[in-house]
Formats: sequence, C-alpha cells, structure tokens
Amino acid sequence: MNKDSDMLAKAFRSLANPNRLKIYQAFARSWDEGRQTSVDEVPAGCLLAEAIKRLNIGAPTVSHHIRELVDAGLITTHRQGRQLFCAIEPDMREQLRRFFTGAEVTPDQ
Amino acid sequence: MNKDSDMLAKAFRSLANPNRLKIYQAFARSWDEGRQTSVDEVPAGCLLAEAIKRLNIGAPTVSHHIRELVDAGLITTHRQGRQLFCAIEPDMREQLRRFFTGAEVTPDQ
DNA sequence: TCCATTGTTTGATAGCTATCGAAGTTATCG
DNA sequence: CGATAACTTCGATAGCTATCAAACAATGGA
Repeated sequence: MNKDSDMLAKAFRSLANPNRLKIYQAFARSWDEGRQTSVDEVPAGCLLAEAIKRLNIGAPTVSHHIRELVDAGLITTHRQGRQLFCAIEPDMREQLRRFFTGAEVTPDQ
Repeated sequence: MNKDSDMLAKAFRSLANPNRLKIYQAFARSWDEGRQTSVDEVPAGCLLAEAIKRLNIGAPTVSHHIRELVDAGLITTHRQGRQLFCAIEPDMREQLRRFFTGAEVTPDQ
C-alpha cells in the first residue's frame, strides 16, 4: 500500500539520530563541493577516523550508522582498499526535498 | 553548540514514525489546499476521528503523535470548543526543505 | 442537569536502537 | 610473515517509544 510513506519514514528515521545526521550532513557538504570540482565521491574512512574523535563515538557505532544510511537509501558506498567511500544518493535527497515543498511559497514579493 | 543539528534531528525523529508522517502529510495537504482558498487552518479533530479508523490506532496514540509534532516545531495547534485545530509551521517546513537542497541540481539540460 | 463528543493523562509493556567492548577481517606496509 | 590500519561483526545493555486500556476533563447541546 503505502510503500512511499514507509520509505520516507525510514529515511527520516535514519536522520533522526544527531550523530547520523551530522555524518550525512558532512557527506552532503563534501559531495556538493565535489560536484564543483568534478569529484563526486568522498572518503568515509577519513570522516570515520575523524568522527570517532569529533563525535566521541566508537568505530562500531559509526559503522552501524553508515549501514543505516545505506539501508535507508540516503547514501551509497564502495570500498577501495581498506577505505570505504561514501556518496550522497541524489535521487533520495531530491525526493526528500520535494516532500517539504508544498504550495510554492510566494516569496513575499 | 549544535542546536541546529539537534533541532533538525528532532524534526526528523518526529517524522520517523509512519503514522505520524501520514498525519503530518495530511495536514500539509490540507494546509496547501487551504492556502488556495485563503483558509489557513484545518481541523485536527476531523482528522483525528478519521485517523482512528484509517490508521487503526487509538485516540491516545494520535494525541501523543500530535504533541510530538508540536514539540518538534512541525505544526501548531489551537483549540476551539471541543476541537483542536492544527496548522503546518511553514518556517520549519522551509528549513527542512532547504536542508535537502544542496548544490542546485542543474536540471539535465 | 445529564449525556455525548473530543481529546488528554496515566500507567504499563513490548519492541526497537544507540552505544559499547571485544574479537574478527581484510588490506597495506616493511 | 608480522604488524598496523580501517573497518565490521557480535553480544550485551540502558534508554527510548509506539501503542494500548482505563480513567479523567472540558465542552456543547437537549
């Protein structure tokens, strides 16, 4: 029935955790920067290593968060050597953006 | 520090529940329609009564969900008689929309 | 005043989840 | 090969949460 609702709810649940949200946000920032320099992927290993220090959470937890983001369709990953590369899933991002786009906000003109 | 992240995470958590998401979605739809007819508020009582049948969840649960949406800043309410009127909080909606708006998606032209 | 409507409060509970430490895995380096 | 690096898997746990039933509260008619 409401597969759409469930998919959205899953994505939102994925962003409901502050740490996971920060991770996604960091990927998004890097991804946007990358787009401008025609690099479209960003090492997660780097972030993960720093996240452990910055977010003060352990590696297992970060690993878990990454998997949640992947399962929710928010990011994709591929491994290269020891490192895991992550990239924003732009379709999902756009779909979520559209969810919050109602009757166009006549911009106070 | 990261009050912004926490606020967003709270909003996402609020939409992480499928039933709550549907409630918000219904308000959003009604609100958008209302905008077009210069009515900017929509009765929740109506939805609540129907939600109990449609969503197959009890009144206490719906009440709880409404409070969660309010606490997350996603909607506002005011009572009129026995009924509770709900309205989308447009600023929050816009803020969430912007969260998913990265480097502008050059529309495949 | 009595009753029905509409919603809220109050426990209670089953299930989920964020996090951890410990151990395992895979790749790189020397 | 041995060691280090960069995760991942496993098992456990504390805390949250979605839901319910039962009881309560406030409002608006008859």
